[in-house]
Amino acid sequence: MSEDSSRNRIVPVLVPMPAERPYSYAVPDGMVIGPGSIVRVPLGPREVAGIVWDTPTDRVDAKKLRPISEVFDCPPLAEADRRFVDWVAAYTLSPPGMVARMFLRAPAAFDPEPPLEGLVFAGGEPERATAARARVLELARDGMAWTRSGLAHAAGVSLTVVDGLKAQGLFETVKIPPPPVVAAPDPTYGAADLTPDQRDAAGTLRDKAGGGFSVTLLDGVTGSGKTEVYFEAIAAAVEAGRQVLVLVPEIALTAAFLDRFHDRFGAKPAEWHSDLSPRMRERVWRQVAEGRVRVVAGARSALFLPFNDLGLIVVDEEHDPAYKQEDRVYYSARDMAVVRGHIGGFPVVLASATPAVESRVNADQGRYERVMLPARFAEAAMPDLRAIDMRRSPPARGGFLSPVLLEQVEKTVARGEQALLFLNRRGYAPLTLCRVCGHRFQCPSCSSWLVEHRFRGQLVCHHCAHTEPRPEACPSCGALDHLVACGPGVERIAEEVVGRFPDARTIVLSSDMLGGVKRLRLELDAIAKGEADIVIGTQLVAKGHNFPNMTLVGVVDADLGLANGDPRAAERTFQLLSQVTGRAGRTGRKSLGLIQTYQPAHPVMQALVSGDAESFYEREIAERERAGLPPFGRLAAIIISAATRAEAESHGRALRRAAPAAADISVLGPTEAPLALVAGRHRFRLLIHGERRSDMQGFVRAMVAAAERPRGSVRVSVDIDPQSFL
DNA sequence: AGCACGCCGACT
DNA sequence: GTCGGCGTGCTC
Repeated sequence: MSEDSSRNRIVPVLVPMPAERPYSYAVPDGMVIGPGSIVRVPLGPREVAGIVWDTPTDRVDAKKLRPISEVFDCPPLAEADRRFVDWVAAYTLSPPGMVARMFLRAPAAFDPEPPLEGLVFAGGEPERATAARARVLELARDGMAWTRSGLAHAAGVSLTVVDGLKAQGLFETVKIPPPPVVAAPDPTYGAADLTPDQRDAAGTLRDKAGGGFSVTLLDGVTGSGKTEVYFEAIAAAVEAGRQVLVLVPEIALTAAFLDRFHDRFGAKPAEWHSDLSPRMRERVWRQVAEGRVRVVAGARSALFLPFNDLGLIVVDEEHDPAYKQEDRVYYSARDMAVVRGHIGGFPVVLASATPAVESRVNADQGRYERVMLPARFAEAAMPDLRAIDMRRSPPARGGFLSPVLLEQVEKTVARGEQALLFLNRRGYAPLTLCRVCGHRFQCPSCSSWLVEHRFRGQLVCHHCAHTEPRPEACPSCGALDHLVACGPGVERIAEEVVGRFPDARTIVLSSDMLGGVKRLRLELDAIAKGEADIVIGTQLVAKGHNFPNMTLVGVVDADLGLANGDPRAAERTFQLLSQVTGRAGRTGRKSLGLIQTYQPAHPVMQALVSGDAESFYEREIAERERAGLPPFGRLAAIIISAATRAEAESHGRALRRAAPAAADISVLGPTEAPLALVAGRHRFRLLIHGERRSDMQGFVRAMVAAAERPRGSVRVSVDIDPQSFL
């Protein structure tokens, strides 16, 4: 701020829209700002929040210059966060303004939290002494400041009692600083009793936590105590006075994690995810920026919270596909966490029982350190895993569960233990057709079948918002009562289970459950307490829950994820099935995992059953290397969507023609996307395949720049390092 | 990403 | 004759 403040200064400001560069604004006389300041600026007909930047901007003519309206009373965005925005924008080929926008997701938090009104007893007696009034005054006589509601609650009276006393002038009002969203974590609170293996691993992580940038892959089977181990790294960072971010996939369902954190640190971490109330959202954002919140547990978007002294990121279940964002800015939160650590000069811990192949290779090649936790601790034993060959033990007609699995469910329930049946498919049936004319129910705006949800009596598209009631008659031929459900979803498995075990307490869990996240958390709690015998669930039951009494896990259709042409299909299936079968036997009881498959010889099934993950990884890594796929080569995707198929295809061709010549990079497509039509938009994809050191960004940027600019309804998005091929 | 301006169908 | 559809173009 050494510039002459008497002259009009011009500063670059990143505004939350897809501009390639910051815009220039005039700084009014006397306004104190610097790089990172969060400001309100005029933008066209409205005002938006932007961030004062520090990279040069295009020269603009003075006529266009408009003044900054206001500097928010808010800590500026740290230098490291600004470099992070620039880096993510350059890497993902997104406009920097759109990345900055991710840091500005809590507009109300840019102004300080207003202090609360506190009541302090000012002396005197109430006009009429009632029992309720006496209780309030007894508490208030401590001389401390109470909030209205806090005092009423503590005294067990209604707010009107407090208000009445206040109206009589018995209280002075004072300002109370806004309370913290969470208490401070205490690193010494519940220090865990670690096994020698865990102690070694924790020691390594603690050492890292004291140093600069490093990446450690913490690799240990479910139940080996990874969480307890990385808690020690968190403790070290907290002791050192740094802030910590723990990324978890789908935090809305990880109440169990928060409880474990509380057991270790005597306080919960602040939560950050899309399900937070707006009020909580702004309080967390603000308190993270002010450094009052020390530890955040959050979904991928927490990576864009304005930490003022971030010193450690832990990415739990680092292999989880939920870390990949696939709209607007396409990014992998796991990879960007590593980048954030590199820029901030602090350690990053990636934890998983089934690491991503990329992470394994990075560890093998020495870019990441690998810390192994070989065994489940003390009393917890690995479940005995077996494949059920569905060709030899087929289900009864109309059913989906093999007699072998049903027998084990029966035994488990008879022993008073719990069984989990896993099927990664919501609803009752994925396809409904008419037995008379063959009509299939399809989404009017997507190229996908409608999924029957029998509990709701609806046909639902799983790719857009479309739903329709399930009719009695075929809309095509009018035949009554000849609609037939094809294939199973969790609801249909539940029907089979209830028919077979009418006395068992059966519960179905899936993400579309009525009552939302809150209800789900309650149900999961209830299951953990033993209030269900048989649980039927989609992948959300695989994530981060401890069901102490669960001794049987049955995978209804282990082949489900293997069918599509995705190069990661085998890896994904292995990870998901490892995770879900790992739900069994977490407290040492003998437990069993049964995997229904029509391909028992498939490497995924073999790896699961034999427990030999190592050979599976070796195969997958060798296959990736042979095909030049990540991390041995690089991929980028360009997704072209438009209102008509012809427009999308034609622009795809135009992009392809615009590809520069490069010996090390090839372009495949355009091909119609596997899900060709989503929400009424037709989609084509180009796949760009390069070598490990290829300049993918430069290549794609050149393509997009050289092609005619998209017209009409055509939209182009770029996905660097695509994870999904749909 | 918003938001306004700008040209063609069903209503007071 | 007006209200309103969303195509296209701009925002320092």
